[in-house]
Amino acid sequence: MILTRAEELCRERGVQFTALRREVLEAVAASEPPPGAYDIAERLSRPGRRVAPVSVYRALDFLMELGLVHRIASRNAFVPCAHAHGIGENVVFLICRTCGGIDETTSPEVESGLGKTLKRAGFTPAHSILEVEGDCGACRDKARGAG
Amino acid sequence: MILTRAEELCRERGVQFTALRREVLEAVAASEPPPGAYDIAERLSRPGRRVAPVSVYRALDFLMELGLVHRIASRNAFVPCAHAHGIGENVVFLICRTCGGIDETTSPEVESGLGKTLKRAGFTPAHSILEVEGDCGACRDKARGAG
DNA sequence: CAGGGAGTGATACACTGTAACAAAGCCGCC
DNA sequence: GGCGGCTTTGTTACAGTGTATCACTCCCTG
Repeated sequence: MILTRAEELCRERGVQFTALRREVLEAVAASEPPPGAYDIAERLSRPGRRVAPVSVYRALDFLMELGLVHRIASRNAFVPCAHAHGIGENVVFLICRTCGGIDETTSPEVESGLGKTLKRAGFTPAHSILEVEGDCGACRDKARGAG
Repeated sequence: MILTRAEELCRERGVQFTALRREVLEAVAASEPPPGAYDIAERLSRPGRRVAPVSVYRALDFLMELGLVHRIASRNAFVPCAHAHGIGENVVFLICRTCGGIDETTSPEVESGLGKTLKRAGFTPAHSILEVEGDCGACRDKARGAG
């Protein structure tokens, strides 16, 4: 469970896992398809309690710093990190253009291939994003059934 | 020269390479670091002639359709396509966090590695973006000289 | 209790991108 | 040449995304 992981991480580092941060993380984990910051703000707001987008952004920055949440650059959306991998590790995002779902995977092949390419180019990487848009297996099967 | 390529491409396809589209392409090619849409609009505007951002976006969409310009998702910036490659072909963008320059390269290794990974995940790709942030050779050398 | 740092609230604003409709230019055709 | 239809551009307005700034609260420490 990602909440447990979050608690542990914060304890290790001596930083606070506040109520707001928890709620934002829960919202990211519970929303389908992956929400934008404003979606999260709306979800957490109720009559009598308004959560401003700026607060959500701060919580998201915090959670991204810890590697608990990723930002999808091509969608301006946020996804919970599906793995317990280290920060900065390379992941591949699979974005289904039909259902809007975003899956996360890793790829040693890509990692090593990219390493070679960067070396060849004389480029020292700090971090990278790899986002693939297409059709997930489930949606493809559905389409085949219908067509 | 990218302008020549643009003219040929447009002639082949029977679409218009208008003055505005040419100017936008020139602005993208001439701006360093890669400009945003609003930068381009400002650059093309003069007293007596205002180019609205929406016009720039339309021209950029056109140019991207032809594969003459790429969009850098992590920067909201646009770069001229450095290669004469086909549309949809995978490229790697190398974004220098020091000078802001963006280089473009291709990587057969990444391509084949990614193919395997997607197959394993049961995902059918339509297109993908791969952007690496780090330090380019030139900036690294400069830093070494200074440090 | 005083002082300080982290976190949050609130407002305002900058930046990015799109919708909708009007005006202008281009092209084929009669 | 003039008409009709299409593409392109202009214009305005607006939706969506993200940041700066300052005030306030809370909690911890001394």
